[in-house]
Amino acid sequence: MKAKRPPPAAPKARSRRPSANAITVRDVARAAAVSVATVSRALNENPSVAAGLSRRVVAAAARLGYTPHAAARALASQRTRTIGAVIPTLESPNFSVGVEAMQRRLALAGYTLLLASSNYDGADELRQVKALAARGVDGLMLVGARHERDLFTLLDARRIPFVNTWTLDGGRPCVGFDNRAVGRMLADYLVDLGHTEIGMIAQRAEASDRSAARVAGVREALERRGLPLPDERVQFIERAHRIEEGQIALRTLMHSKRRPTALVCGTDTLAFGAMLEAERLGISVPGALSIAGINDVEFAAHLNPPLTTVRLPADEIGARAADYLLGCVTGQPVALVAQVQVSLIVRGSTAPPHGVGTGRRAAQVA
Amino acid sequence: MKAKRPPPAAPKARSRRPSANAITVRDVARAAAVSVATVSRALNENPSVAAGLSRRVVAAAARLGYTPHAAARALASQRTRTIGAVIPTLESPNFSVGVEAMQRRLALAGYTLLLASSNYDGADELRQVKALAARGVDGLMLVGARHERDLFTLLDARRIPFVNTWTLDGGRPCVGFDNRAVGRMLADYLVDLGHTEIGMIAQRAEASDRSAARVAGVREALERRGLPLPDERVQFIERAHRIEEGQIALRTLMHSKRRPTALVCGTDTLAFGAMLEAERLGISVPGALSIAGINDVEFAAHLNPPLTTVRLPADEIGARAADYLLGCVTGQPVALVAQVQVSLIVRGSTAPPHGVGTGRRAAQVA
DNA sequence: GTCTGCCAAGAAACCGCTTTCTCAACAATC
DNA sequence: GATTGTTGAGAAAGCGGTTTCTTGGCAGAC
Repeated sequence: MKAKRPPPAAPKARSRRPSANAITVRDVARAAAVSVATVSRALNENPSVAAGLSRRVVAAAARLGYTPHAAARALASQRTRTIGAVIPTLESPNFSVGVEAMQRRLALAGYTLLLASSNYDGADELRQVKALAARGVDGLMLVGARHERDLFTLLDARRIPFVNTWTLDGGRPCVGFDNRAVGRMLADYLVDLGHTEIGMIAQRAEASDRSAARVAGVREALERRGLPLPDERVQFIERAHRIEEGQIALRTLMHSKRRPTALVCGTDTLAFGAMLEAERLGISVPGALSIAGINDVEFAAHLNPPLTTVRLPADEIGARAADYLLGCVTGQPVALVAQVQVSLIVRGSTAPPHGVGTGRRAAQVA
Repeated sequence: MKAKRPPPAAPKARSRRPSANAITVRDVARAAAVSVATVSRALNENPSVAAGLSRRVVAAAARLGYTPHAAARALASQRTRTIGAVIPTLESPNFSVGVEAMQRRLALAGYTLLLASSNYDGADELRQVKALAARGVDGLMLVGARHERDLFTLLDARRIPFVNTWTLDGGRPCVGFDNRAVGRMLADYLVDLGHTEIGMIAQRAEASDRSAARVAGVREALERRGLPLPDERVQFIERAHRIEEGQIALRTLMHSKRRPTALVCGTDTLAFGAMLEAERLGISVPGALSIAGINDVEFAAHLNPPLTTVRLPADEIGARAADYLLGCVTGQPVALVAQVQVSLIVRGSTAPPHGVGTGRRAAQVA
């Protein structure tokens, strides 16, 4: 031991701060009688360390209960082993399930998830992304394809890989599905049943590009068949996907001059609200009004009548988003676009309009 | 361009790694014509910096678009400005809502949330906590009061403040409510209605100490009134709170010799399943069987009949857990125990047993 | 007028780990 | 046997901040 600070200095106790647990690479190095460089290499499985030595180091580390200091590691290696995610809200089962799956996958790979929510607000989203970028996340998951211009600038400048989810648009890395196609799928299905008067309850376009695409898809499919989707037939909700919003929207829709005979709802929750309100208004579903949702949440199959909907595999989206980002980070080749399968789940809440075809009752539960 | 590797040493290009964006304190210091120490102090609002100078530094930092490097900061200051949370699963709206509220609160304070889930497994939980501790979280939120012994050891050793949530037990910092009291509240309510044969559907005790406490609470209230809660009257589900689990449990319960006339379910989702199955079996609710849930999720009020339940303010729990931990971190005085209000929400799914009292119909929706 | 005290700002140590650079040891080649 | 090539391991230089220690400058006291 030599004097550390010649100027005036006495031997000095240790370090300036107590520093909770003090087992560092240096301790491990001493215990294994090697240099810190070797400890680092051994613990990171650098092949240039002889097998025997490596084992000795690992053993010493285990014996001391050594845990590498993440911040120090991040600083030295310029990698945080951390992935960020910014979602609109955890209150939608859609996203919470996706995040859950993502976190699981990340944990398996030794990565940690930093989570933030934007509340469907672009400026908020940008703010959260900035915060996560400052934290040095190695990758980032976003929802949707439309984001503030500055967001992309930032991510590009910092070379932070990211992936858009729940969408296939935007010409950027993404894992999801074609929201327009979901809209078309439902519209086509309803038109095929014989409906010509179709309405929608959806989230505003400003808040969700996915919702906008679904509306566009419905409109496209209808127009292709020579059917219009007049603006008054599309009810927009404010922000949250609540049952009550569905109720309000349905009321408005059914009070309009030209009532729809079929309704596409942006989420199952809204569809539930619509069904409740229809019942309250004495409108039979699917007799007088067919209602379809999107998401296939757990309760959808158990409503009365069971809800026709589109199944979106949120867990798969989360898991594959994790895979994509982990691939980027570890330099493995990854597909820029991952499409997940959506499927129309036909249940009892939809049927041909009045008198058309057989007046069939509630379909079987999936 | 200069030679890249001059063994002895030439002025050296810059740094060894490209390092994405390279604006550091040093750059700011140069721009403001002060030392890095001053920059650090100014940016951290250290009062020992003259106001004018401080303003100059802040301006320079803004002009350069400087963002402090979180890892470097963490390493130097031994604080990550990061809070961890380990919850059983994000798939329960209960927890996802709580986490959402927590994250919001943390973001406001400039903190970031590290999220992990344990899947109701103690060993998994410990693993996740270790990972978060290694990441240097400044504080940690846990769910429930029962955790692996090593978990507490670890947290104590590293001096990481933590808070148990959704509980009041354990003699440790917590924000939540008395789960036993919730059980008692429901049991008392049902007994007061005239029920004597009460059953339960709940999560296994190993998976959830909250559930165990609620069962204990029901048992306690019953025994106090001289009513037993025989083991066969308590149906345990496997892990997940799914509708289907509620259905299965109800079937078993109603096939037993002594059918209950009232049922307490661990969550509204289970209650929903129980109601569905009751309907399928031709058991009228609440006519032949009263059913109550816990949580008061959104759909509870809209079931048929509307579900009697106990409202648990998940968002408040999340927000107050954040407050507690932020308080710890910033050295503010904080209450070790924060109790949130739960309330019995009486709706139509419960009524006096057969013939007792008035056969009153569905109560008003809250 | 010189000495002492105080304060703001700077120099430099240090946080704990990764990684470059360097070198000693040993094997292979001539 | 001397020379060259490998290679495994160590010394040390950072990574980008924070914080201690130190000092220059200036006001008040003697």
